[in-house]
Amino acid sequence: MLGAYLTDPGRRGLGLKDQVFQRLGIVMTPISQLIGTGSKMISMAQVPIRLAADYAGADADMTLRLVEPIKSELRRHSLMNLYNSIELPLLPVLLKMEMYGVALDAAFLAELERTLAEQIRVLEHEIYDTVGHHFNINSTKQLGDILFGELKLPSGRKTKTGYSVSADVIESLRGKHPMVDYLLEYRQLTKLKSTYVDGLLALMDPLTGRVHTSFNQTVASSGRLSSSNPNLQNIPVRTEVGRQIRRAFIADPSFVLLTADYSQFELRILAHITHEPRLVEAFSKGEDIHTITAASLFNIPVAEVTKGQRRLAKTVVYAVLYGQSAFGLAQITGMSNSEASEFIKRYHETFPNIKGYVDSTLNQARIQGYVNTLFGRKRFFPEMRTLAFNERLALEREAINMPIQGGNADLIKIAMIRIQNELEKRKLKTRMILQVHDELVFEVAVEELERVKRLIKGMMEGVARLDVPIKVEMKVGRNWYEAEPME
DNA sequence: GCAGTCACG
DNA sequence: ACGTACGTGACTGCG
Repeated sequence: MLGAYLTDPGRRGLGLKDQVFQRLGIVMTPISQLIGTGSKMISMAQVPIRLAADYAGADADMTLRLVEPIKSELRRHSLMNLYNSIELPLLPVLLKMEMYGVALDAAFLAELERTLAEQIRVLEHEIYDTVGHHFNINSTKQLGDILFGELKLPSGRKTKTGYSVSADVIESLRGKHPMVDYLLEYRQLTKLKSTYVDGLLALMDPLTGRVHTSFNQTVASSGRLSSSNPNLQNIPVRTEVGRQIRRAFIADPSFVLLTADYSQFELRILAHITHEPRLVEAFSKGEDIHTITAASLFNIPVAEVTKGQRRLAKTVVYAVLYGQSAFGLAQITGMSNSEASEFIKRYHETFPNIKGYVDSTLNQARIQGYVNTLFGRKRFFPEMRTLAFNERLALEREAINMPIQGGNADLIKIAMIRIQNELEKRKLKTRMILQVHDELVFEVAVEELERVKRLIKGMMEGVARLDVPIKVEMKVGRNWYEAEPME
């Protein structure tokens, strides 16, 4: 955990642990190799006690040897404060969240499993019928050959290995062949069944009926958490059928689920960092930021903004925030390239300070070799000048995004530490069980509900004093579907 | 073990 | 001239 903030985990070069190991000449043998099981996964309980003891001893020894070298690296990069005031205190908070876990409605999932299996079976047959023979629908190769070879449908993008058969390509074939609709539905339902229904049931503790995710603290380069086994940060929400999965996440008897969402957090952080007057003004007055943006982009009064225009404005805002090109914006919105670049231009005219932020962040990355968040979290960048054009652009987008996404991560982590402290200090039964980047989920004892809502809202909104107010929206329900906030 | 696909913020 | 939005994790097929 100690060293993850110095490198770029998962992306470039060795992690700090491996750098230190290399310097100290240490090579650790994986336990599977010690006992000769090869790549076959076995439980630790099956490892002979003598070997397990040696391995555990070596593990502890190596960890201890890493402490000083890594701390000195943290000091060298002025990261001890981040470590001491955020990451280290967060560790026990995450541990408790993992141990509490989330209760699942196993009967609901089992019933959903049966329904989906039947629907999938029907769709499979429809697909085989329209094509005229069986094939493996899950094989991108077979599917591509059938769609674009056999059926002669117009192919779109190519991938390294052949035709692209991703949803947006298939979507463009709607109406051209009867299998298209079946295929898209088949894709959606098999995804739900395998990843969410079967996946969650397989990871549920049969005795307690709960699942216990791992919150990974040292994976994301931006400082975000990630969640695995199962990933509880990507439970479906965008489509109604997917959203049903959330009904499976329930509260214990005499408890309810409470979700608390930071509203437009990244944009508020952007407003704070850039001091952009129009953004700051809109947030301070409590106005709907996407409606304001839409009015300006379309040059119409706020009262005349339609839902579609608002949605488009939201897309443009995030496009600019993440450095998307006019081409990319055109692709996902369906507008023309020139319309897209006109929108981006108007956005910069409306919020002129944003451009300054982009330029100064890029300069920072170039000159000092890293960019940072408000709380000093850093992301390092290699020498950009030597890179190929498109590689450099990719790094530039990462640099622009990091202070915002990372600032978001800093702030919610601080709120989590304070909330957990407060829950314990007040001996409340309520427990924090999930974090989904700008949302916290709590399992709240019914009798504590009003008190806990006040407490959590206050602590989340008061996590820092920014140039703009911080707003949290809450919702309560018996399950995560009922408690899922709007937007 | 990689590639493609798709679920989320 | 180039490829085209940031950050993740899980599942399936295939060499």
